[in-house]
Amino acid sequence: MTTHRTAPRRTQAERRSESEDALLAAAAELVAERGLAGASLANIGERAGTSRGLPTHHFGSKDALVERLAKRAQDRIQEALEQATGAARPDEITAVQSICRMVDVYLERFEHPTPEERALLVLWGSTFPSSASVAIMHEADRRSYEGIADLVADGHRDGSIRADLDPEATAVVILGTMRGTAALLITHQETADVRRVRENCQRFVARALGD
Amino acid sequence: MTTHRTAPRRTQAERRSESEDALLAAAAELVAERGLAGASLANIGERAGTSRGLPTHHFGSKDALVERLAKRAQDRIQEALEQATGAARPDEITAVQSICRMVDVYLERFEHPTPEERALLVLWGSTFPSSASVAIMHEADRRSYEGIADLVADGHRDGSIRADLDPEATAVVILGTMRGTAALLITHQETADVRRVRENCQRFVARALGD
Amino acid sequence: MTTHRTAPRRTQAERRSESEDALLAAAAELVAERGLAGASLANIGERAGTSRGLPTHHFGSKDALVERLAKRAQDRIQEALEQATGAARPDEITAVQSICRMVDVYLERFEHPTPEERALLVLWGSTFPSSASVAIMHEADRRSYEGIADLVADGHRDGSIRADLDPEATAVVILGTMRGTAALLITHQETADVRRVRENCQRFVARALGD
Amino acid sequence: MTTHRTAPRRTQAERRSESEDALLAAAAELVAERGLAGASLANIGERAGTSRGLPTHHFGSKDALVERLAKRAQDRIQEALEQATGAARPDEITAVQSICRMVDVYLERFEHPTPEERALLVLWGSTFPSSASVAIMHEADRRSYEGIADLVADGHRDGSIRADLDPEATAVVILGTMRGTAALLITHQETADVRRVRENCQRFVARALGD
DNA sequence: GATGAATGAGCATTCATTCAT
DNA sequence: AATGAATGAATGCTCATTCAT
Repeated sequence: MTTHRTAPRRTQAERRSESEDALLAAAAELVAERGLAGASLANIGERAGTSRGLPTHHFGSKDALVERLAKRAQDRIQEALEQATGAARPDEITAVQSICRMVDVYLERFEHPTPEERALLVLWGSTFPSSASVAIMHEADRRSYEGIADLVADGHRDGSIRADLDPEATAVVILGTMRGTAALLITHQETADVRRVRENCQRFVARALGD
Repeated sequence: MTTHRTAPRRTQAERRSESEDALLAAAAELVAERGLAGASLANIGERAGTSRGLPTHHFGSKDALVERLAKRAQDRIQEALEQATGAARPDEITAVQSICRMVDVYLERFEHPTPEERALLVLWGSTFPSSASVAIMHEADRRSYEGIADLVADGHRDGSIRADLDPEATAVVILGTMRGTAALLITHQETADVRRVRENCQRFVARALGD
Repeated sequence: MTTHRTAPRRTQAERRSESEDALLAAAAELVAERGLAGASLANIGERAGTSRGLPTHHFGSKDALVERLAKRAQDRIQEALEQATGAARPDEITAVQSICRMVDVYLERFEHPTPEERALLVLWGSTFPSSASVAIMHEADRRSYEGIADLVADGHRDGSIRADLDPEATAVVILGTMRGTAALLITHQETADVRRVRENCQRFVARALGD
Repeated sequence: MTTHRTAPRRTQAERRSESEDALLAAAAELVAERGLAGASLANIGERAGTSRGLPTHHFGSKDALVERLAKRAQDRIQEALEQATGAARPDEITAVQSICRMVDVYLERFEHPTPEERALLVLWGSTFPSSASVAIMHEADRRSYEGIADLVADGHRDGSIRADLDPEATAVVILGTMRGTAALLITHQETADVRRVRENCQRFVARALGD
């Protein structure tokens, strides 16, 4: 005896997608607040306003959920960075400018970070142990600094980056600077002047790379 | 009939001190390997070659043990840094040189880091969540970048650091660079050329600060 | 191909309720045997024929389980007392008779006490320390002697209780007599003649109150 | 090279006795506050101002310490009761008067109970479980109500107690009244008027026994 | 697709007891 | 006589996971 409710008839796929969004948002919050170990599946389910069992049901395991969360957060931040860096044509902007803009956009996000952005940094921190899980983070890190290494090599070609800086090694330093500074910003919000740190980081990197 | 066993005659204080060393060493290893949450007191006791209950008995709580571990690791690395930086008279060496030496000594330790040094970085990573414990880490961070800020101010006075860099903000960037680069080094040992990263970081910072 | 297994088809609610019954019964037994501190959640789970983890999972904490146990035992004994006391119309029975019947029904239960009844007495005993938990017991005690105080006041009105007995204070003495005598009965079963104690208690109270 | 300190030279026996007093006093406090299970040997040693290991060293085991505590508390209260009851010659005072005085002296102690007196009641409460330890308590209970039974028998002879009350059974009821009322007094200090309860209990027992 | 009951391993911590000093 | 280091069992509790509904 199915009544003909026309409006809120969502397909199963839609419901699934909504659940997933809610779960990932809740997971981001809890990871940002309590860390990876402190965020339990039951808590995630509860905060998402669903059942305690849904996270496992939906993602299969905690590892899978975390991987999903990491992937989405990476993709979003990556997209923001590329949008900022890649907006201009390579012939209109030097490599140094590209890198500086990338660093700036990255730190800008940590002035008022979303739970997802914070969670990403927390996930990075949880890869420091040698037997770290979160496999996807490691891979993404490498892609990140390889991308930066390409930019540094571009800088050698366009002459905006001094030749004595090795692309690969410098890329690690640049990524380290971004991540490390961002981490200090979120952990020392009360004493560090975020805006000024961002500006100084900008000058710091520009000068370090430039001739 | 007292036999003259000289060897295993230890006072209570000696026994206690030996236990503490063994426990802290085991804790450093396990934290470096599995992270803060992954290092259980029982495992620490076992790896130290004592009973599973000793860590709690000795330190009172996991938090206290971790604080103790963090403090010792900080003190040791701090000592190494000061020894490198403070060896020369301030009038023989510029502030930029001081900072560069500090960065270099720091990264040098992460070429072949001891478990304790790795553990310290892992503990730093575990302060990223907003409700993070390890209170001692936060305090030490601040002291670290305040010390660096003083060096930057010195650099303004001796003219080795360009005037447009704010001491406080630049200190955060420098500490972030050190920490972030070290973290990437230990997590990407297999692909990153540690030695070359160190050298490039050196040049990177020297140029960034210098005029 | 749905087979028509009628028997073991239980709803979640039924499963939950059955578990709860089994856990509370096991808890009553163990508290009666070993006391509050001696009854561990693991033992309760085992004796209930479930897992060691179920008690915590089901009730959330030991305190909550104990509260639940106390509440159920109180309710049952309260119901028995009220049934005995309130059966007759107030105009057919004097207040003294009401109280005597209550005392008698109470002691009667301790001739062959169920684990639950014993557990209730054990829980009472565990409220004697000044920092005692079991908050629910304290509250129930007060309601009990306030109920008795009302009966004593009734007795003043109907003339069956002598006027020189203060309702509140006498209620404490009556409840103390019931509880204390019951406690001695269960701890001295082998030497005390339960039946005779009950009869004497009856006469004792009747005479104490009556004029 | 012993200096001749004359004054505070205590024999080992004296030191031992002082330690014992301090330990038992601390034990009484902790049992009164936290119950038998809540009072740990280490806490007792600490509160006594000695070492954590002394309680075990001195008494051999927790059971032995508790037994010692129970014995001392019993002896002291017993002495107080006998002093009050036995002051008068049997031919100057009726048995009912003896019993009433005993009850009154007992309750009087719970107006402002010492830790030791509270501890004794707590220990009584911890004998309610069927597998209760504190063996000495059980024995002392029996001696107590047998003493009361003798008084009741005396009352039959001197005519002050009505003949329809069985000595043994009545003794259990009287002891139950004392203990139960005292227990309610210490657990409901804030709502029960101790003084008035004592007076009413007095009248209650006198009337219950008398003809 | 979703719920939540149930399991069992693992955790930090408490504690009586043993033993070397 | 006294101290306190060390042990190991036990406790309440958390949590990822499994499974019946």
